[in-house]
Order: sequence, then structure tokens, then C-alpha cells
Amino acid sequence: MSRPVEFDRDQAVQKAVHLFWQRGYQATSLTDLLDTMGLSRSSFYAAFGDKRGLFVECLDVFASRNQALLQRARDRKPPMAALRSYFERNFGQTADPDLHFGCMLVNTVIELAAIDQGLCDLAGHHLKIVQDLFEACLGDAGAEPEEAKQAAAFLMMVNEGARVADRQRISIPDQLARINTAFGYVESSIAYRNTANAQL
Amino acid sequence: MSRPVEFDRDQAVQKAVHLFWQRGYQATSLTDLLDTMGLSRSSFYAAFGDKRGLFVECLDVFASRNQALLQRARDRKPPMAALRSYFERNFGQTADPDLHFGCMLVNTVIELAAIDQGLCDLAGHHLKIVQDLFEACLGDAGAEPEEAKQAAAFLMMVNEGARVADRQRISIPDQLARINTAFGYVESSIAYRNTANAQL
DNA sequence: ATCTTTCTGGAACGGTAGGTCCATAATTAA
DNA sequence: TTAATTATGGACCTACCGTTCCAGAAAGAT
Repeated sequence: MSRPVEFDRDQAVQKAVHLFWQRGYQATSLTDLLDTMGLSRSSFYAAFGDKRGLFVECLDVFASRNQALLQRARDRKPPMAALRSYFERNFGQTADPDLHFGCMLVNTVIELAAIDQGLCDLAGHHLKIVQDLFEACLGDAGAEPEEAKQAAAFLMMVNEGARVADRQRISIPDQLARINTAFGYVESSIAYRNTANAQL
Repeated sequence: MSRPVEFDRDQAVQKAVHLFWQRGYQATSLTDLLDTMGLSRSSFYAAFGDKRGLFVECLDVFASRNQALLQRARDRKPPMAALRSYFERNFGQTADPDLHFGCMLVNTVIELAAIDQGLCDLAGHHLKIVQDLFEACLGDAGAEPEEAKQAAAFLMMVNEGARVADRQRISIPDQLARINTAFGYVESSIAYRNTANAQL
């Protein structure tokens, strides 16, 4: 009974993610969303509640895609290589400026810190999960627990910093060089620790 | 002849800086600004042109204060200590959450990247000047030119990353630990280079 | 074919945004 | 004291914001 929904919900959310990712929360108007998602006001409110509700859903989608990216690399490569590929893939992949929007989670934290604490905390929560993944990789790579925690926090700081430069359209070689510098530091630190332990 | 301006322009700009720093460009309404700065709409438009014009002025004020902070430290301390104090002062100074707004330049880059390229570029320009100051300090500390450039880019990435966490109200000890980790990496790298050179 | 249910497009809502304008108040020079 | 000039407060403007609502279109069940 009754008429079925005409639009593809998942696909509509994907497009919304792209828009929010690019322009942020405040600068994305409902009209922009409706045009991009290709549905009418009524359908929108019936399906998503309101703009903020859709944004929450988009944050979740973005975060789980992001986590899956790292998790898949972790399943397929040695731990440090997986970490590196996560960074390099996020930043060096393409020269198309239309794909350099930084990280939606980082963007959200910055834009909404003083505006909407709930959304900011949600984004922070997702970032924390990624940081935990960093820590797990570092543990796999032979870092001791305390060192893994410290290095993971450091890598998250690097990640966040890189995302800022990403939005400034830094050149890809410069970006990769910076990431390489950071990884060089971390790896030599772990290697040193491993060597020292081996000598005990 | 004629009636003089009643408000203190510099003081009004200071208050505007604080507001924009905290809330960003879009979320700060003209009404907010007028209330905080304590002047009327007419006076505002006569003195600053429009909201965007005031924001440009605020970016400049913020940037020059920021540069002066580092420059003064550089005049008074050894170069690496000056760098460190810049980071520690920006992040560890106070537990008052009302002072942890990150960096207005970083916030601007993130918020306005896809919205107002002119403002984003202006903020990026100011950040580049700070990065050049980093490079100069590292040169003073004995890093070779190429290494100084690389490490300065790295430190800017750290700076930007730290600002993101700052907006998430990360605890001060955690923040200082991350900064300490980053500086440990840089310093040991430079020290290693210096030692290796000495052995030639 | 009809009934029922649900989705859909678009008009309309109150609120607020940034910006303009003008009558009035305040000040200095003569 | 008066004339000239400029700052000021506040009403007003248009445009757009997110949201609500409703009449009507579309589709499944019988």
C-alpha cells in the first residue's frame, strides 16, 4: 500500500556529505542541499528531520568511511606502511582542487567549537576513534604501550595540521614531504627503542 | 570643526578580534559586533566600511600580535627556547576555556576555504610569515638551510594541528606532551646533524 | 476502478541577516 | 550665538534563512 519513496536515500546522503565537507555547516543552505540532493523541501524534512539531523548523519558516514580506509590498509599491509598509506592517500592522491576539503571532522571542530558543542563533540569523538586506530597500528609495529599512545597523539596532531594545509591548496610534493618528515621522526624513534630493547 | 568620534577605534577593534576569534566570521552577526564594540550601526559603517572590511582589519591585528609574540621571544632567548616558548605560551598558558579559541588564522582558513578565497589567502599569507620566522629561528639554532626549511614546515603543521586540539578543549598536560614530543623529534634531528657535521 | 496511504512541489511563515538612510544631537570655528 | 560639519541612534530595506503546511499527484491493495 501507498506510494514508495522516489529518491535513493544513501545516494542523497553521499551528496550531502560532499557539500557539507566542502562548504561547512553554516555556509551550506537548505536550498543548496535540496538542489544537490535532488529532492523537495517536504521530502527532505520527512526523511531527515532537519538540517542539523542530516549533518549528524553525514558526520557519521564520513567518519565510518574514513575509519574503513585505515582499517582496510591495516588488514593488508604492515602496520607502519598502513599508517603511511592512510596519510598519503588522504593528501597526495590527486591534484584536483575539488577534492581537497581537508577532513570534515576537523573542519567541523573548528567551525562549530563555539557554535554547537554537540556537533563539535561528535566530530571529536570520531577523531578519537581514528587516533585509537593509530595507536593500535603503532602497537603492532612494536612500540611499547606508552610510546604508542604518545606517538598516536602526535600523529593525530600531524593529521589535523595536514588537513589545514590541505585546505590552503598546498602543493602535493610539499605536503608529502611534511608527512614524510613526521613519519621519519616517529619511525626512527620506534626503531631506536626497538634497538635499545634488543640490546638488553 | 565638527563633532569628534566618540569611541576608541583601537579598543573597538580589539573587542571585534576577540569575537571573531571565538565565533568565526559567519556566526558573528553585525548585532553581536555592535553590542560588543559598543557603537551604533551608522558609526560602524562609517568607520569600517562593512563586516568583511572589519574582519580584514582584525586578521591583520591578530597576525601582528602573534608575530610580535614570537619575535619578542626570539630577541630575548636562545632560538630553540624561543620557539618552544611560543608554542607553550599559546597552548599551555591558561586553563580558562574562554581563551582556547585556537588560532584565528587557522580558524579562518578552515571556515572560509570554500566561501571567501580572498580572506582565506590573507590568513594563509600571515601564517606563511610565521613559518618564515620558525625557519629563521631554526637557522639560528644551527640547522642547515634545507633542514631549517623542512623543519619549519613541519612545525607549522604541528602548530596548526595543535590549534585544532585547542578548540576541542584538550587538557593542558596532554597538549604540552604532544608539543614536547614534536620538539623532541626536531631537536634530536638537528643535534644529530650538528654532531655529524662536527665529526667531519 | 476505487480507496487509502504516502510522497511531492510549492506557497507561505516568522525571524534574522547585512546594509542604507535620515532626522537629530553634538561639537568646533567664527 | 550662530553656522557649518560630522557623529549618532534607530527606523527601514531587501534578501535569505530554516521550517511548516497543504493541496494534489502517484502508487499499492482490494
